[in-house]
Amino acid sequence: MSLPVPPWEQRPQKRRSTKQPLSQEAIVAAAFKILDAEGLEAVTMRRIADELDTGPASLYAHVANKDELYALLLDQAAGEVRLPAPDAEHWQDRAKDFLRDLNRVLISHKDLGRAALARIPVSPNALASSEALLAILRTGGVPDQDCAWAADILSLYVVAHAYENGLQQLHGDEDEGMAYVAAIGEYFHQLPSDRFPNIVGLAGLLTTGDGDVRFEFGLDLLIRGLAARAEEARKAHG
Amino acid sequence: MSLPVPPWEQRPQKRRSTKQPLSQEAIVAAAFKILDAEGLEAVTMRRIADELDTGPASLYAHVANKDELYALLLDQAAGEVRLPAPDAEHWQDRAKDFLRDLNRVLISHKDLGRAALARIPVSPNALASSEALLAILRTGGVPDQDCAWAADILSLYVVAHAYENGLQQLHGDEDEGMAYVAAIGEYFHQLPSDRFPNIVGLAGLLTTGDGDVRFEFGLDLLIRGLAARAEEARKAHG
DNA sequence: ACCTGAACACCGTTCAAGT
DNA sequence: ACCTGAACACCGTTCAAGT
Repeated sequence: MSLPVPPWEQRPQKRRSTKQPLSQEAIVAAAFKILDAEGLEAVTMRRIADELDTGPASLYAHVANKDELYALLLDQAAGEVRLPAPDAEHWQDRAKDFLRDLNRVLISHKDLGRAALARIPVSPNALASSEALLAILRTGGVPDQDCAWAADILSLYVVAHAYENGLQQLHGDEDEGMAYVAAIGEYFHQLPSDRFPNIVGLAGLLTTGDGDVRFEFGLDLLIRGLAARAEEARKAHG
Repeated sequence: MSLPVPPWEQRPQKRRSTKQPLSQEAIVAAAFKILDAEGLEAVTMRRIADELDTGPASLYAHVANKDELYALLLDQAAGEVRLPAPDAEHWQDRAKDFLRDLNRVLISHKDLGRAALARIPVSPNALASSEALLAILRTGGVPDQDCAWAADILSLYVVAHAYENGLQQLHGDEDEGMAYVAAIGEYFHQLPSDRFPNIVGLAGLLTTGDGDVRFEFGLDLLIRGLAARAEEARKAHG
């Protein structure tokens, strides 16, 4: 009988021995693990390959390229979003609830929002999201062309906001973020007030409000605008 | 007297002989040349160095890093934006004119909008832009906190839209772009109408409108919302 | 002070070769 | 069909050495 090898002499365990077979699901799962821990920038083909104990070339049997991988991440995230049922009476609340949840899901995956920018959402779960939003707006009596354009604009707003906010959440704990915002406020306050009277005058207000408060503000503007247009159209021809 | 060297035998002219001394201005100019021709992705330290007949390391004497270079590009672009004077009576038009011009300038530099995302505008020309927008809103009677948040949200909208639109303008002439949009429309139209009734039903309207029309739609929503809030505040404690 | 070549530590993607 | 190693053509940035 030989004694067991003491821990400090054990070779670093090669996951290779218990390695799962490569698959698109495994690749996407590894990508999410990296994304949620370090942000989108760290999600590279080579890092994913590392995570799966293989070489980068091996991934290309299951994913066409990095862009398709990002599309897969987005589709999975889109699947996490709750889709409220349409309600003619409360269409504004339903639309807001949907967009709030989209924002929540995106931010929960750090700066994944960046991957949603400049991409037309044609994946299954993204289509289901668009369908749900269009249904809510249309049931509420928003004119058809407004529904179509609003679905685009509203999503653009949420995605852009989630990107900016997810980044912020990324490279700083709450304390660091607060300190940075405070520093910006200081900077605004100390600018020459003859050249920048409004920035100086509003320095405090420019830096108040966390991401959620600001998100709600923009959402309020957009939905109010949409409601006003819908009301106008209703009056114009019954 | 010897005959001149025929053109086909001339060595490719080395710009090195007539090379300008390196400077931040020269670097930014070279960067804009590449940006306007090929988009932001092509604006790398190494490409700029190539353009200036030097090595990438030489740039670091004049620019801290790539992020600072992008900030310089944005500041110069911000300097191209026309800043309307405030006008209490027509604040909505003045705000729209400013944001339209910001959009125009960004798109004229391809997908430069991407560089504006996730960056707090603290450069001189960016501050002047913010100041102008705040002045317009405040003079119009928009409540202070709304002015502060709106300046942020409105810029976010323009920048995000310019990014998406500038990209589209990048990798396709007008014809290609039209064909792509038409293909998307086809795709929407051919989806199963039991699962996606609204996408199918609105397929035509989802793909109508060029970038400018869609930009105006979003702008209308935001400014209407802002005006409605301002009116509410006025009534509340006029 | 400015510029340079070389190096470091990364990228995405392809391709011939293996199983 | 899937996986691999090696290579190709790139990145941003640093650093010691030159002028």
